[in-house]
Amino acid sequence: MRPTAKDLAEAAGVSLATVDRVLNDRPNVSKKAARSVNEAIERIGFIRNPAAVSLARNKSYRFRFVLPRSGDLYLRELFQRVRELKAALKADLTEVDYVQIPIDDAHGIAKYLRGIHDKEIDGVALMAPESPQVRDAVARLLERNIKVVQFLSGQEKLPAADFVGVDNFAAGATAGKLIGRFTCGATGKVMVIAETMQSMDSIQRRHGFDTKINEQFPYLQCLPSIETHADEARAGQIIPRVLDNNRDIIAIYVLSSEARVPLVAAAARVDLANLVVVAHERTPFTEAALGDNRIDAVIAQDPGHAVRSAVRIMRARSDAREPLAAQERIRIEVLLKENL
Amino acid sequence: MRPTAKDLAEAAGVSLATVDRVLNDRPNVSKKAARSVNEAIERIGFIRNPAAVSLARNKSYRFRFVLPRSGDLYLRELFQRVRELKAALKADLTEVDYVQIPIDDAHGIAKYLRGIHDKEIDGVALMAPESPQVRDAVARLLERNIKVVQFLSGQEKLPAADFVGVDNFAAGATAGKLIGRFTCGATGKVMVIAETMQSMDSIQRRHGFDTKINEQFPYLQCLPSIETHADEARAGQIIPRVLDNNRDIIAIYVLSSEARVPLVAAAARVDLANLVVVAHERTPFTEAALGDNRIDAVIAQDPGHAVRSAVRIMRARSDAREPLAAQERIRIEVLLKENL
DNA sequence: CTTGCATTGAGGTGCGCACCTCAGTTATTC
DNA sequence: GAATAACTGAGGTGCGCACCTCAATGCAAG
Repeated sequence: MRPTAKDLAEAAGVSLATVDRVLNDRPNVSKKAARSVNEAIERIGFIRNPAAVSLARNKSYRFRFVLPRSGDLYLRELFQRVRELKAALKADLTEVDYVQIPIDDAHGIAKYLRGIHDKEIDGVALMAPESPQVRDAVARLLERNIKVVQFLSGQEKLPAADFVGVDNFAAGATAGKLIGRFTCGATGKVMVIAETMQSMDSIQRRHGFDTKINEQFPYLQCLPSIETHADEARAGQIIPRVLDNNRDIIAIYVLSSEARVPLVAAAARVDLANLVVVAHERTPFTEAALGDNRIDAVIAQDPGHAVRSAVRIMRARSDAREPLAAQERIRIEVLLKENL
Repeated sequence: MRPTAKDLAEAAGVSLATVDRVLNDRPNVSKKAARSVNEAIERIGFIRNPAAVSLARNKSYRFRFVLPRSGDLYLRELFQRVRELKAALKADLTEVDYVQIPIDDAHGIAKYLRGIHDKEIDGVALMAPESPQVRDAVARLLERNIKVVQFLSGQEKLPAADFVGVDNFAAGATAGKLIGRFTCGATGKVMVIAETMQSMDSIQRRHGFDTKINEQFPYLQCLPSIETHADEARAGQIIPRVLDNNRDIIAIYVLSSEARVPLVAAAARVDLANLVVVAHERTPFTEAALGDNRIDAVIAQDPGHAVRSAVRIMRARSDAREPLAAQERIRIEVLLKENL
């Protein structure tokens, strides 16, 4: 039979009360008592029954995803995954919800974060660009013992905040490798399209991409990043113009998570099936475009996995446990038509 | 406050005892009572507290992975992942272990399965080739209420047994696509190497591979599968011979999970860096070979994810819960040097 | 030696549910 | 209408732990 706290008390030669004090870091324990309890834990292999802990604490968890407000298809996937997880976690005393915040407004984000009380929320998964204000607001959250996970964004690691997401330099390099191999040694230009190059993610992807191309496919000429600023009209204007001015474009790399807008704009001028096209994130659009060969490969990070991982990490931190690192690494997926 | 069973009894206008009978499928409940309880569950949104259930039942789970005995590097990864999970699940009243069985001996496997008692084991994750004997033994396990998961193998779905693993037809097609694209339109032969073509997995991968090549890259000539039978000496003999007799081989597809033996044998005769090489499964060897360009791409299924998924499914089935399908789908990963 | 404080033990309560017993009630059957 | 079977409720116990109170000890400083 698995040893209980009572067995532990006996083995350590102390009372249940002292065992309880040691296990839960309560005050008024002599070093000697603490040592003998910890030694006994090792000796008899005591492990707290998490079900009993959960029941006795009768504590519930409330986690919030703070996400950008956007029409982005990938974000819609994320919202959907959060809603699914919310339903699935209802049983586990874990409340999950999300809010949408205008992403450009660092001040607004910081203000929102400041307004979060630890009476209300135990953890926040934050998807927002870095800025001094946000960084400061995060530090305040941590002070209030609200766990923070940097979610899919923000590579400049804050100390004491976990990160869930991929290495965007590697993701960009992967895209570069695929474009290099798929263009089969042809010379020509590569069009690179982003929503914005302000964010750390975009910068890192571009950097990884350029590094790979320069190193292994130097005969490919990568054009400066075109920024759509999530503006469909702007994209519809600028992208065909660039295509007109560069008739030797043989590949397109869309490095932001919204692939639909730029690729629809490009399709107005060229047949995407004749170009090598690599985009990011699995969405209804990229899936369909892989299906009919408009896109050759998609670099993706599974939103469902990301959301679950963030919650697992916040739970672990709330329980003062260490999350299981191997499980929480988000893979850089390469999606082809064949392995959807 | 979250409603408890007591609240539920009140809402349904019955006693706690009747609520208990309904919740746990005990006999002696009138249809009327059952209906009013179920209706009240919906109405007040009652959800059992899983921690309390677990504590009251005070039940532990014992799951066993039945794996082939082999020196295969991928299997070693699997063993390692099982051991890791074993340690991680100790806290959760869940015992996990594994045994190794000679894979060719269907009779021995069946005999082993027959010897498993439900007093001893709650669930089995079985990685074994199909055979009537095994199929029968699995049916007996299920009769004894031992949950069975077909693990990474055995695509002919048994009814009532879950499957954890990838679609091997799609995995083969993905390999075909990568070889087709990476060879860049060159004509030539493709060498296909397997440990054995007896297993359903190999057959399906080969089928998916051929289908893709024929459909999209018909100028590539795929040679018949070379079978190594896990025999290093045999591989060292036969593979160089085939390479000598087919000087126009431009690509190699290793479709079994052991890539080291065949590729080391091939490297004795050709420089793998000059060929397009696609293999399966991430192992120390394939990782290293991706790193120095001996392998161009690896098709993989994450062993850690697979092991965790199998255990989650067995737990869910033991609790008569439905597993969360979206979480349990194993992805066909495409690994390049860049996204390791 | 006394005061004060840190430490310890004994004991109780409750978390939400599963599982059990037993007496009592309501349908069914002949 | 009586015997039988099917149902129902009241109540208790225990799962392993967190959290609380209170009395009793130890130990140090003054």
